[in-house]
Amino acid sequence: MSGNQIRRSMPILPIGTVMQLTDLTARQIRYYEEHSLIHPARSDGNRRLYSLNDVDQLLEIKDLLDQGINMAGIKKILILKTEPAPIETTTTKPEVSNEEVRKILREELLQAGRFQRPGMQNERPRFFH
DNA sequence: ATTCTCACA
DNA sequence: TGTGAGAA
Repeated sequence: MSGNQIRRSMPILPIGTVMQLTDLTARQIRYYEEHSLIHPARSDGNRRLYSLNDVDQLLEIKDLLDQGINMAGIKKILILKTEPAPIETTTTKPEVSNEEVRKILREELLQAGRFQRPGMQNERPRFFH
């Protein structure tokens, strides 16, 4: 049950293939990398090589973006994906499932994200007066 | 043919 | 985020 995981994390896809698989432009794919949303491997003459996991990662990013979440939020969400089991605190109290924590955090991010979104690009954030 | 980085009438 | 230039 790990052979596939190994394969899924194997860096083999050139950016061109990833573009077709995700419907994202090379510009966007590289842009997300600049913001540490993905970490494709490099090879040959400095060419990016993506794994199937990276492709899934990008598809999720695209989704989150459509949902109105920004890079910062996506970054946090992605970290939750990477570190599924935060910390089994020493407290043996009736645990609040990680899923519960995630749900809450996800909602928070949705809120934060909705602020600077396309639609009212000209309006400046006038929090006061 | 592809992808990379960098810059922007 | 798009686009084009010059190199690899």
